[in-house]
Amino acid sequence: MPQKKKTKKEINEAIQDWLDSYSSSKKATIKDVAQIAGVSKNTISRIINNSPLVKDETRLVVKTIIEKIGYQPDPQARGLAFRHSFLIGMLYGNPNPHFVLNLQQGILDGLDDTDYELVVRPCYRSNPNYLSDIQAFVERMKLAGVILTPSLAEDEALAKMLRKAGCKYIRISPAELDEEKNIIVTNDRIGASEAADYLSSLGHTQIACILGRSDFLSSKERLEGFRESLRANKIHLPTEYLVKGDFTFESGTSATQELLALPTPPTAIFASNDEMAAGALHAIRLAGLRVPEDLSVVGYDDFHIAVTVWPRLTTLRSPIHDTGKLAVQKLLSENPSNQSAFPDIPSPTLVVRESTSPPTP
Amino acid sequence: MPQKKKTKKEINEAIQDWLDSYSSSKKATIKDVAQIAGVSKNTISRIINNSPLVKDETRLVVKTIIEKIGYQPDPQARGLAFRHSFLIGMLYGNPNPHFVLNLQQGILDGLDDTDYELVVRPCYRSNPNYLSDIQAFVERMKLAGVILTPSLAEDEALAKMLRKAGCKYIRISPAELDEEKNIIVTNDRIGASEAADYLSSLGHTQIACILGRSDFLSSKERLEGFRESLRANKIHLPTEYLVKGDFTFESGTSATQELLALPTPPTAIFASNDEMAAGALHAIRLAGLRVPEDLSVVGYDDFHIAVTVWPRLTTLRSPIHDTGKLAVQKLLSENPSNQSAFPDIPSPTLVVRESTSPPTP
DNA sequence: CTGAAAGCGCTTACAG
DNA sequence: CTGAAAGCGCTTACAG
Repeated sequence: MPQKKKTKKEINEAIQDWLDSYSSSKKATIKDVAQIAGVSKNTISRIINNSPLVKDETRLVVKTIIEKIGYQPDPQARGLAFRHSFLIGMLYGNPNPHFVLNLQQGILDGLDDTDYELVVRPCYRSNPNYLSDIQAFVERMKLAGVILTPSLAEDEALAKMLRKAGCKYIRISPAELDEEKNIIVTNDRIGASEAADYLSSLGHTQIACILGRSDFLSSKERLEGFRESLRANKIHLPTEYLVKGDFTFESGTSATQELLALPTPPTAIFASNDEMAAGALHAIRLAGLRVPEDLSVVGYDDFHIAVTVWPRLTTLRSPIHDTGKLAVQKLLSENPSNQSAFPDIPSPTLVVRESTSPPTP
Repeated sequence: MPQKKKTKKEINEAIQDWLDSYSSSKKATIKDVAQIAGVSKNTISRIINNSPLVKDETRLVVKTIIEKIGYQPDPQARGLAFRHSFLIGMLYGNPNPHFVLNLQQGILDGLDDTDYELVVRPCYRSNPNYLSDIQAFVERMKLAGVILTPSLAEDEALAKMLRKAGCKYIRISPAELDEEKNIIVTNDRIGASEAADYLSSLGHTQIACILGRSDFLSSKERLEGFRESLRANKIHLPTEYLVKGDFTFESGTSATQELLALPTPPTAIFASNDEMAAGALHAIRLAGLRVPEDLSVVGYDDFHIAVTVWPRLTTLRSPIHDTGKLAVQKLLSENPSNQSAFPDIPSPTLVVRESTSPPTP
């Protein structure tokens, strides 16, 4: 189309013309930008996609035009041409709203200033069509990638299906169950061992642990970290001090009641999450005992509940938000295996509040 | 293309051929379906879009083919042709994860078996580019519609912008601030008046109210409902019994401390949400008083916190999940003004637990 | 009730 | 460094 290069003045006039005639009614397309700039659509496309094969001057002129007429490339059209969408998916099954929303926020923050948007989808492993539903979803939407939260992230069959479907994914998991480029490890084991280290540093030697749901790897990892710490601190762990829970408040209550009924009850309890720690507090109060005077309690997660119970919980805070953000960066990176570009997520940090103290002699 | 109608046998062979050659590698397109069926793409398109202009027999044959080869229409291609995407947006600013996730779940359930998916986006009114950011988002994504949660839903400027941009929207709000077709009203006023009715039915006559954030309409509506009930029950409401809060635990605590310092403290407190009610419990415990013996407390929302505090909260439960689901149905309906098709959302229900009792004489 | 052609707004070889 | 043409997978008038 362009017989000769347009002058700056001609371009400004073209912009003005466009603004006068269209603006309010119709959105600008790549064609509009091309015509105003006096170049082909190819060139505009190259600029949108940061191709180096464009003269700097041309790039500058075009960018100004784009800015002025408020052109936004159509993600659907780009997606159609690219054979994938500009959507990434968050697949979640985790029942805790704080976890899900924190992660979601981190993902959204990671998506800021990218061309991608987030579509969310709860998934239930118990659903008989679980795998094929997700596959249909991923293929229909031509997702650029998906982020898997615990405990979906721990499902090897899911990961395998995604690989076969050619869909990139990031698993967020407490254990290293995939290649570096496909996973972000959350260090639950380290967090739990810190919890136990802290209790032992306070002088406790009778420390019990309330386990989480057995179908969550985090339960296993937290227990492992707890065990490692006790071993390192030469603290004996009677099997009665390990009691089952399922991450709910109620299970924390009943588990604690079991512990209190023991011939030698513990002087400290590490609950695998805050929810159960709150339940523990409840059981202890019902038993007429005081926290932390009679019994110290440590939770895990530092979710909101940790500060709304009394006493407020000593607990471990995971960088969930940052995990989500990192997951996006890794997912959208061309070189996700590059270790140095993606540092490990920091370990959980201990937050000390009023639910712990040295044991009363 | 089709010289003469294909026989059933020919079609079955065509299906088999397709499955043999493609299946694993490439996804089926409308062209594949058309070729196998021996009809034009137009016909397939009509069937996808439920056009009545297709012979029943043709429709049946094509549907079987679609089923067998697992064809899924490409939402991006459809979107491009339709000039809108098959995405709806949830715009949220509400800081409570339980509310957001409940609503999100309701919306997702409403989206089941439709052609649409959900993309989520947190919005902060405090952001100076708040409006233009949303506008850019909505236009770029060519959203089929958006759902607005409190307190975004209360922003008239937002609604106006969306109307101008030609983007359908549903506001979820405690007050009727838009045309029937654009809003779902949550009846907070009724809920609050039930709370007060209940306290008065227990015999309380000294009832205080902790207000919520003044930039949320729900605060105003809940207060209004509270007032109406007291008036109806001929209970005097001293101005000191109305104290400010901001929906947080801490504000519930300090508001309650104000109330307890009064020459004549109330015998019952209605907090505008559970969070503040939990804070009230905390303040009361710190003051050495007991709930409900010395003071009854009622919350609002029935979020998880209501059952993790002690005593558990008497509170009001809103049908948030159903609200989200209804919002989708209204948004996607061709005739959203049809009152009868979209019944009002039921009023909140009172959930009685251990935080309330008759006043001790 | 059905089909051929053009178009939605992009990108991708290919050619220069 | 730049452009003309074809194509991504659909739908929409239009014609029959």
